[in-house]
Amino acid sequence: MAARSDDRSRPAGGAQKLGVREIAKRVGVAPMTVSRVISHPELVSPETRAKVLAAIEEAGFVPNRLASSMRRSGRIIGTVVPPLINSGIAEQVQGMSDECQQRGYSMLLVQGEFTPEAEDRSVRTILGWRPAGLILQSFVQSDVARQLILASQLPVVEISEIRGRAPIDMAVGVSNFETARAMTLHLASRGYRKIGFVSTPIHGNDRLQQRRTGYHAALSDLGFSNRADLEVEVPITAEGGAHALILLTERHADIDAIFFSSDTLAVGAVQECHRRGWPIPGRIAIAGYGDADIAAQLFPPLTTVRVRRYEMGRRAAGQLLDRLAGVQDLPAITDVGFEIVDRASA
Amino acid sequence: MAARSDDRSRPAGGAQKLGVREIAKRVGVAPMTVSRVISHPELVSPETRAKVLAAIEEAGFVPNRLASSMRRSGRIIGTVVPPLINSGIAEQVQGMSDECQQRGYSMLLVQGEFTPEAEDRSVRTILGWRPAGLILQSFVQSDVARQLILASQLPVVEISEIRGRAPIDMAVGVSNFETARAMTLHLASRGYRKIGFVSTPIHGNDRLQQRRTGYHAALSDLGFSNRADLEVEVPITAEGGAHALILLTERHADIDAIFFSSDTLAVGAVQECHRRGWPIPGRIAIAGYGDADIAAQLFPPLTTVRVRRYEMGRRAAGQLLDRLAGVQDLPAITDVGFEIVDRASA
DNA sequence: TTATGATATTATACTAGTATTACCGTCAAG
DNA sequence: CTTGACGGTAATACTAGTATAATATCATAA
Repeated sequence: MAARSDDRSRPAGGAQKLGVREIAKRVGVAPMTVSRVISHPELVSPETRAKVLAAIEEAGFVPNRLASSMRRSGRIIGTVVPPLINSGIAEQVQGMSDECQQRGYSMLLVQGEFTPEAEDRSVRTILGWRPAGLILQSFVQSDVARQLILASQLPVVEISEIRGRAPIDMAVGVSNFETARAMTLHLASRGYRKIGFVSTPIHGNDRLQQRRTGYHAALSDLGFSNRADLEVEVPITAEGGAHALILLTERHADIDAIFFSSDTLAVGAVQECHRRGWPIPGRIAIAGYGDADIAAQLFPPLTTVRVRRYEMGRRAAGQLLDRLAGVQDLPAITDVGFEIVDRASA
Repeated sequence: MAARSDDRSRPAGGAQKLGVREIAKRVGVAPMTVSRVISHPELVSPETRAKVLAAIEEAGFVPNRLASSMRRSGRIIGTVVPPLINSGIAEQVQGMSDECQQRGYSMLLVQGEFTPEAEDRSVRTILGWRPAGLILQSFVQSDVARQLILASQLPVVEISEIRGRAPIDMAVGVSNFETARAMTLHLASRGYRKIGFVSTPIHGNDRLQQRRTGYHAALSDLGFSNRADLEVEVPITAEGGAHALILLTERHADIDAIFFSSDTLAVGAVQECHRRGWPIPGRIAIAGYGDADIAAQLFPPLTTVRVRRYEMGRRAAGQLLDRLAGVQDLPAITDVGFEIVDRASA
């Protein structure tokens, strides 16, 4: 720690602070030449380039991206992610990260909340770094934030519900409405007649709203009644899922299927069934959402909705970077599609 | 999309690009005054401040953090995370993110791999942004990368194994060695005599190395033999866990317990037992690592090692920011501790 | 031998916010 | 009535890399 006491002090006399100018001086060229070696090496003669690179290497010089980002557009993609890097969001981030990495961009991660003020703050923070583009992982509800984003003129990809809403710029995702509707219809096609719906807190989360709406739509299609007491909101934990199962089965002795808005919840519910010795789907059918790694391995294997989240993240970043690279005619809305994965639990 | 055709074009005649200078002009003060309103509002008279803030608000001006970071130290914390935002790393990131957010810092997330070259690249990328500090979530093995970090003089917190290694600067974490040793001893205390060890790929991952070493140490302590055929490496998936269970029980009909280096694996193994109708721990005892959300809810409840990952992330960021705030005498090594969570599965 | 072009390199100015220094007006003490 | 202090604001210069235009160098062609 003693060695760090001078962290904030200026380097002493001889040691010039490292920069293109210093490297240039050492090699005996102009700073601009060093800069070119860094960002446009093909414009520099091989001999000069070699000398400069050697000096850079020797000095351990890492170019300052802040400075370079001031003249040319910086190579950062800003992203706002919901709280709880949970429930598959992490996979999306992973996808984005991989794509960005590969194409020479960095990712600035700002965590958002589902409240307008927090959204506002997140967006401001991100814009402050003058990113080349934005990826938003949740619907922007705050008008101020929306306005700021529009005014920034930046390319934006939203990973969110793609149904019935004009994207700020581009959107990548699935129709949560359709996924939920499809799953509900699927359950009905299996003969289940009283289907519950369990989700994590819906307020402010447009994807969940759409899923619930899809569930409702399916019930209507089927001529089933929409009963609010067939729906429960719980925290996004296995315990939440177990709790919801208990609640719904106590309310309705004859409930025969439950559709959970997340595999995490469904897995929790399945464990509760095991505890009670209830056969699945004999006593009750369980369906999840997301096709998490565990879903296929679960006992019994979990019927769920597969949305390829990694792919979504990757596509989102890819499309953004394509736009930045000048690719024309990119689709405003990209539907990555989904699948009902029919397994033994329902 | 048409509205965006001018993304890269310069704003037309009248529209000056927004900056402190433009705001200053509109209000009729010097640019410096605007800057002060942004970063040191207390130094500006209330009337001037109000006028400037109004103008900023009205114009939708978001100060450029790149520019401000050039003179004063930028408020970014750089972090390198392992691939697979999986297995609890996400929780750590969440913790870091929360702490940074709260204290006015942004987080730059760079994904690293467990190879020296990739490490090198990640570290360079991060340092390029001239962060105020670094949080490393995996052991830095590349000498070059290490050298760069040291030369940068930045405060660094490593979230990693805290045993038997001098941290680059500070370290927060647990002794993976002790955790694994403790769990192995715990299993032995329950009467299990042939204890397998299953982990995700160990190569290049110091935490896993330490866990394995801890497992070995415990076996030696107990007078059990260290047999390589009691160990398996599998991918970090539930399927991997199931696969490992099959493999080990085929190799050793008399194996009576398996310690998995991750709850994900353990959960997969438990499902495989269900499929085979094997009672847990009657036929075989299962122990995990991490105390993931699902662990307590699993049927049967999973015996595991609790390491509070969110807390680790939070503490790591907190300590880094403390250092940046000038707090003296911060501990070089912070052990966040662990617990053996004794549940029914073993 | 000179003109032409291509290529390589340098000089200058620019990005946008801010530390620093200098300055001005106001008020209280001498 | 002057001096000093102080709160507030302005002017200047600085951060570090890079776009751009200008210049230098050399090879080839007329």
